[in-house]
Amino acid sequence: MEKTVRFTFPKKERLKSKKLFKALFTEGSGIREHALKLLYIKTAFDDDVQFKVAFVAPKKKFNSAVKRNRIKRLMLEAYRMNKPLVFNNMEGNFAFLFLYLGDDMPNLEAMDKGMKKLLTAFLKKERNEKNV
RNA sequence: AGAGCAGGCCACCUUAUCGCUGCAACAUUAGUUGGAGAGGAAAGUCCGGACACCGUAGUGCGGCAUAGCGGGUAACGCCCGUCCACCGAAAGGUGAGGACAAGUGCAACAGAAAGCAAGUACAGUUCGGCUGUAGUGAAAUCAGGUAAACUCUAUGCGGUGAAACGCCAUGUAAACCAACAUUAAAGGGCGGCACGUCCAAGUUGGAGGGUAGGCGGAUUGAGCUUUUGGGCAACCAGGGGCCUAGAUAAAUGGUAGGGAUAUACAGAAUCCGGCUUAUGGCCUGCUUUAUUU
Repeated sequence: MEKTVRFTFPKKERLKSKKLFKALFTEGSGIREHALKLLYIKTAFDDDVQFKVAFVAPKKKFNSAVKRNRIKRLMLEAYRMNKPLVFNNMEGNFAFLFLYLGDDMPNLEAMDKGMKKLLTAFLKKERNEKNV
């Protein structure tokens, strides 16, 4: 029976390990969709979680902490609303890192659109690699 | 009403719903319910402390900071009161406001000359640039001004900084620690220098440092609020009441409706007291100008 995915984001699903962050930046695969970029890597977790996610807004572009917080929260919200897209269609464990590379402050609508495109692109890419 | 001065307050609210981080209760695996959840500057990291560790940090020199007087405070470079100086018509504001009767240095314009070299005019004269006057100037061989000039005086200051520090699990070596043994020099460490002081190899025992992880440190505190008394005030003393974020790649957000519309600067990271800077709005008091009565 397929377990129902709710629009939640508990602490467990947050990426915390410094090692994984390092690995993501050095050897993670990347997909860019306009202002959003996804870095991901296949891995395994000790606790029973399928994905671990982190959100990053670069300090170089947004030096105000309030703005960085805002961007991260918007990304989280967009990811949370689109979770079923990956949870219901994907096998395996992944670590995700979402980067915001735009120059302007985004709004939720744009973020949601970008997130949908990005996740769809990710699914496509992974399936192709599996089939090859 | 205009212009200005001083001080205080607030920081969109609310309902529903989807989420996030602690806490409490119930379940004691999953979870459910309840309640709490950024600031006046959380910022800059500029001062002062608490706390922690560092070879107990001693002495001298050096260095840095402060500077009327009195008070407040855990402490301060902060605050309050007051004198003086300056600015302003006033309300009010500003303040590197100790000392030039120790030494050294500096000084625009004017002037012969503002300290080592020169000497104007007139008069006196013991013929010595010796005396007086004039003239320039704030000041003239007699001192004065200047210490956001060196300097002197008084007072204070050990260093590092929560990535500190303590503990747990993992755990490899000659590097860590303790005890014993033991010593001469070189060398090295300890805040800049000097004095001073500490350190090596061996044996035995314990297990350190580094790396990644977890827990503590960590939120009850020089706390908030109310009241009485003291004080011009800063503030102090007593009584009552309250518990008010605690994350760790780092919680406090999204959507919809309503309040007519719009929502400044900005995000806790060990904790306090200040200062400075950024910034939307409201209120109070005072000064002054003009008009009306």
